[in-house]
Amino acid sequence: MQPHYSPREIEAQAQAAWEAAEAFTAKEDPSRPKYYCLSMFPYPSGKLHMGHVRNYTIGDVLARFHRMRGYNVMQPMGWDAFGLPAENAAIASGVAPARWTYDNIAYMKKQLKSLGLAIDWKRELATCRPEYYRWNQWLFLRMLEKGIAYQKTGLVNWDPVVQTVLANEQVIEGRGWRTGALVEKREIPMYYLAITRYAEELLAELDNLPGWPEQVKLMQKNWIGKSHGVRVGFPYTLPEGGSGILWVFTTRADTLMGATYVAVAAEHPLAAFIEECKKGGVTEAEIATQEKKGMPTGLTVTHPLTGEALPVWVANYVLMGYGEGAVMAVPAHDERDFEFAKKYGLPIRTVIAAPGGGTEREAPAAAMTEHGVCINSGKYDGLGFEAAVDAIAADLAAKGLGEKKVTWRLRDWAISRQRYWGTPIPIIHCEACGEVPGPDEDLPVVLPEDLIPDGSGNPLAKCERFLRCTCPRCGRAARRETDTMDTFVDSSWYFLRYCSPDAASMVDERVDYWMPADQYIGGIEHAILHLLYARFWTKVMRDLGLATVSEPFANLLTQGMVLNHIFFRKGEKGGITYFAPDEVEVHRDAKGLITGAVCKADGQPVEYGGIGTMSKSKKNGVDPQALIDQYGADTARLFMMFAAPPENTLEWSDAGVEGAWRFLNRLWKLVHAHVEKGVVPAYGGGSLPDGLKALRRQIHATLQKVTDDIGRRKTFNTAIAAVMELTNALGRVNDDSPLARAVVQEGLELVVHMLWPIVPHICEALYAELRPGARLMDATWPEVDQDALVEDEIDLVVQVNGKLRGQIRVPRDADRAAIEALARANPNVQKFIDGLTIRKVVVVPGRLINIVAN
RNA sequence: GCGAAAGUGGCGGAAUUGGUAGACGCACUGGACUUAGGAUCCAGCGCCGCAAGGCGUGCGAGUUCGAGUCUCGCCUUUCGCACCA
Repeated sequence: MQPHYSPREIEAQAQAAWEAAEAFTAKEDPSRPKYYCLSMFPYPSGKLHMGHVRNYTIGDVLARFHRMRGYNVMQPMGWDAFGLPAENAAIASGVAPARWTYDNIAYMKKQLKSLGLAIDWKRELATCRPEYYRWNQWLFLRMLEKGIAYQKTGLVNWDPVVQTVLANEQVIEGRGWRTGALVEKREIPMYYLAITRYAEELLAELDNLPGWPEQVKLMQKNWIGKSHGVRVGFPYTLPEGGSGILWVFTTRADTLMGATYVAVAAEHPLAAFIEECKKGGVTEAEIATQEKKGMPTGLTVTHPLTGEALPVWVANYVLMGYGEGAVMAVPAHDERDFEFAKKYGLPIRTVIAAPGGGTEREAPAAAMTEHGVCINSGKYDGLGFEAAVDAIAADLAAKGLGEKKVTWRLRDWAISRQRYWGTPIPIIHCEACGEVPGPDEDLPVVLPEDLIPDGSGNPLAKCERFLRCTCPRCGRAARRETDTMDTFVDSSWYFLRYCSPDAASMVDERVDYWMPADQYIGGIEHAILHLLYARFWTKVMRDLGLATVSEPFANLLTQGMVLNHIFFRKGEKGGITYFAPDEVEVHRDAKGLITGAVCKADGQPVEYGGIGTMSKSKKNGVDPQALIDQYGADTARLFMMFAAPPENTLEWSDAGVEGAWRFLNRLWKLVHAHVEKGVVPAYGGGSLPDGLKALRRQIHATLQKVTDDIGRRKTFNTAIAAVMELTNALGRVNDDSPLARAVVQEGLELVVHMLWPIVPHICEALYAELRPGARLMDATWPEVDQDALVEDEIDLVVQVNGKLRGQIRVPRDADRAAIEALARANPNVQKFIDGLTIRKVVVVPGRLINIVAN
C-alpha cells in the first residue's frame, strides 16, 4: 500500500471505476424503493462557485448514503441556461448568449465531474435547447386553452434613454444601471398565469409536507396571504354627471365608522396616472419604505353607513395589485393611514377602545391597531371584533354596498419578458385576427442563437427571419410575438423532465415511478418564488393528465450561503474598490479579532468590511477549482460538510481546509499502518477484555449516530465529528494481539463505510486495501450490533440545587433508592447539603439526580 | 415597511425530548522529533481566582428542582418581497 495519500491519483482511479461500472446510471425498478435526489440546477454563469460545491456535495452525500441503504437512487443534473447574465455578457464582450452559455456549460460540467458526484449524466438537460423549451411553449398553449394563461397589462421599469424595459435588478436607486436615467413605470400588455386559481390548494397542501422546514411553509403561507375581510362600496357622483361605486377591501370592517378618507392607487381608474407616482421602482419593498405621498383627487365618496362625504386621495402606499386597488383609510387604527393623515392634516377618529381603557383622546400619538371593543360607533358600540364585522357586513349587504370576502395576497404570475435569451412565447400577431395562439405543429418556435443584444431593446424585434410567419387563422402574413418567458418557467418542471429525458412527449409514465423527488436541496433564497411556481406548475400538469403527482418535493433542505471576509478601499469620489482576501494581509488583536488589513501589493491599509456572501462584485469569492487542484475533491467535500450544518451560513476558512486535509492524511496513515501488519478478518464474536469491549461499543455507537445524523437529522458535521473521535480512538490502540487487531479491522472497515458518502474516493481506495478486491460502490450500509452497545454500569451526575457537585457510577438497572443513597454518600455532595433540610430529590433515569435543599 | 430566520470561547461549531455548556475541528501556548519545519507526534486551552469556589450561551424580565433550549419585551445580523437566478 502507498504510504502517502495522493488524492490526484486515487480520485482519477475511483472516478474511472465508477464510470466503467456505470454505477450511477438509474433505471426504473419497481422491486426496490426509489430515492430521487434532486439538487437545484445551476445557472451556467462561467464556473462553479462554492455555493454549487456545497449544494451538490450535500446531494451527493444523501444519494450515496441511500444507495448503500439499498435504495434505487436517481441523481440527475442539468442547466438553468436562459437568463439575463448571458445578455449582459453579450453587451460587455459581443459574444452571442448561446455561445457563451454552451461554453460555460462545457467547462462547469468538467468541474462537476472532478467533484466525483454520483450523477446519472444520461439525464442531463439544458433549458435553452429547443427540445426542452418546446414543452414550455406547448404547455403554455394548453394553459391558454384552459384560461389559465391570459393577457392583461402590467407595470414595468422603463429606461427612457435606451427605450428598454429593465429588470428590478437593473434599477439602482431609481436609475437605469447603464444609463443612469431616472426610471419610469410603464404599463404594457403581458401574459399571466392564473396561479391564484390554485391559491387554496397551494395553501392547504402545505399541511401535507411534513418534510419541509416549518419556516419555509410559513413564508409560503404568508406569501399566499389568505385573508378574510369585507368588500365595502362607497357610492359617488362625478361632478360632470356619471356615478358609480368605489369598492375597497378591508380586514377591519369593525373600524368602518372611523374611516375619514378613501385612498386609491395611482393606477386606479378613478385616478389619472399621476405624474408624481410614475417615478420610482415597482418593487414592494420600495413602495413600502418610500415617503408616503399623495394628492387629493377633488372627488368625494359617500360613507355607506353614515352618508358622510369622504375625500378621495391618491396615495403611493396603495397597491393596485392587491384587493381592489383602493382602501378605506382609518387613521386611528392603521399605521400607514395614520402617518398619511398626519402629513396631510386629515381627521383621525378613534372607534376602537384602547386596551388600557382610555377612550376618546382627540389626538392619539400613534395608531392603535389591536382588536378591541367598538366605541364612537353608534349602534355598533360595545361590540367586539367578530360581532362588529358581522353586524357591519350584514348592514352593508342589506344596502347592496358590501359582503364578506376572502382575498389573497398572491398575484397571478406575469411571465412575459421583453428579452431575447428566453423561451419565445408562441403567439402570432395578425393585423386581421389579433393575437393568435401558434399551432402545435409550429413547435418548437425556435429562438435564433446567433443574435447579439446591445442593451437597447430586444434583438428579436429586428430579426425578420424570426418575426415573419403566417396567421394560422386567416393565412395572411403575420408577425411573431417577441417577448420571451420568465426563466422561472424553465425551472418549474425540469425535475419532471429528468424522469423521462428522452420522452417524445413532455413527460411519460416514468414520472409516476420517480416522482415526487424524495429530497430537494437548494438555497434558502428560493424558499418562496421558485418553490411556489414549481408546485403550481406540477399541479397544472397533473390537471392536464400528464402526471399523477400533486406535490413535487417530499423533503426540502434549504442550504445556507457561503460567506467570506470583505476588504475594500474608498476612492476619493466615493467609489469603492474591493480586494480579494488573498490580496491582503490581515491584522488581528490579542483576542484574534480583525482590526485592519493592508494590501500586499502596495502596503497601504484597506478597510475590513465584515463577512458577506461570496460575490464577484465584492471580490471575496474563492475558486473551488484552485481548492480541488491543490487538495483534491475529497478535502473540498469534507471541509464543506464539516464546517457547518447545511442550513447555516458557512464561513470560508483556509485553515479549516487544512484541518480537513490533515484528517484525511491521518486516516490514510492509520489504515496504512494497520494493513502493513497484515489484513485480518473483522471481529466476529467471542468475549473481549474491558478495553476492547469499550472500543467496540464506541465503534457501534458511532455507527448508530452516523446513521441517524446522515439519514434523519442531515447534520453531516456531527456525523464527521463522531467519525473523527472514533478514528482518534482507533489510532490510540497500542495492542497487536489478534483480538485487538480484529476489532480495529472492524472499526476501520466501518469508518470507510461511514465516510464513503462524504469522501468517496479515499474510502474506495482504503477499502480496497482493507479487503483486497472489494469495492464500496457495491457495499451496503453496515448494521449496528445492539449487543455491543450494552453497558453494565453508567455514570450519573449529582446536582445540589441544580448545580453540579459530583458524579456516581451505578449499575444500569439501579433503583431510585439505591441511586439516592449513593448520591448522598458522595463527600462533595455532603459538603453542600450539610446543615440544610432536603426538600425534594429529583431523579432523571439514566441522566442525573438533583437534591433540592435549603 | 412587511414576512422568515439567526445570535454559545480568539474562530467555525456541539449540546437531538427542559437535565454535566463548550464534543469535533481551527487558532494559540508548551514540549518531543529534527540539519530544518509552514511536516508529524504529545500535552494544555471559556472568564476571574493561589485555592476553595464564583461567573458564563446578544440585552432585560419571567416560568421551573433545573433554561443555550420554553414565555414576554428589546438590540443586532442575514434572507425574501413577485423582471437576478
